[in-house]
Amino acid sequence: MIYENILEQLSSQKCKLTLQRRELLKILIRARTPLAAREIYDRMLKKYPNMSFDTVYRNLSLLQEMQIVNRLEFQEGRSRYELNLSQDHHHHLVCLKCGGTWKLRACPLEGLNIVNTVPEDFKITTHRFEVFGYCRQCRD
Amino acid sequence: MIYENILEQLSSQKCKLTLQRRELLKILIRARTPLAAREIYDRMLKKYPNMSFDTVYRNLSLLQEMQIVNRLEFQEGRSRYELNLSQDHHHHLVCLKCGGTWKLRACPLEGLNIVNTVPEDFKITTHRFEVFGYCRQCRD
DNA sequence: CTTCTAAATCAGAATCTTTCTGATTTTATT
DNA sequence: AATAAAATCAGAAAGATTCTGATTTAGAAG
Repeated sequence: MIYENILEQLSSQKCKLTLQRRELLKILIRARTPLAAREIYDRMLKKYPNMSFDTVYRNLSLLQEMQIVNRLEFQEGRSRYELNLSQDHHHHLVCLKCGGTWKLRACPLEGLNIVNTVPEDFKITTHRFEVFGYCRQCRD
Repeated sequence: MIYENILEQLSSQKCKLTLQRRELLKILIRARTPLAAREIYDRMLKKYPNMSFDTVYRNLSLLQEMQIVNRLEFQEGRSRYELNLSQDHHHHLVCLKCGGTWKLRACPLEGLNIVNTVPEDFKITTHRFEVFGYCRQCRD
């Protein structure tokens, strides 16, 4: 369902439904946590052993522009990617030891307090919020 | 004053007050916006033309561990650094076109709303919050 | 002031992520 | 089945950051 909707959205924008693109989407849909480009590439290699790494990056950029994918940065020196499902706006709780992530539904922009401190002449487009620390397993 | 306090703090931790380290601190104190490692290096070269880039990174890591410096990521593919002055906790407003930044004094963790949504068994150590968009000059 | 040692620096290579280039292949339409 | 635009592949390139091994230096001790 999600998968078909996204394919539909891609088609309507004249994007070709290549095998690699389909596989990337399936991987993102299956993923339980945000994945690094490298992790996505490794999984795709199993099905398409001759794949170019570039294909992963090109498609992730495309999907990000189409707002189908979110690019996240958790101070790990590389980005991670997750599906951007409407009606599921969230932020992340990130464990600094194991790298585990959990969704945080509360959003700083929802209360008006913060938005009120932004100058009126600044046009907000996006925002990021992450909480770092140690999960139950990793804290001492 | 700020400068002397930091030198004092470094000394007390048995860190040597090398010329390069002093210069780096002066640059950060003078800076009006967070600087990329490359920008810091370029400024240091004027005074120490034989400097190694590595020295910049090594010292920034050290200062970050000592909580004298904040490392920021504004989705530009590289980090930026700023002094971490106590009593000046803030986040950033970042212009996606010109790269300009402004301080945002409101903090998502101040209201209890968000903290309440974090599981009790997660030990929070740090957090990040950035608002992206277009500044007065850059919006159409 | 001189000696000494750990810490810091330099120079350059290495690593890693991400982007680019040019040739080839594929999707989807005609 | 032919076609053109889009996408892919393979490998190089760019850029940030980290590492290595030899050399230098800050600060302490004599």
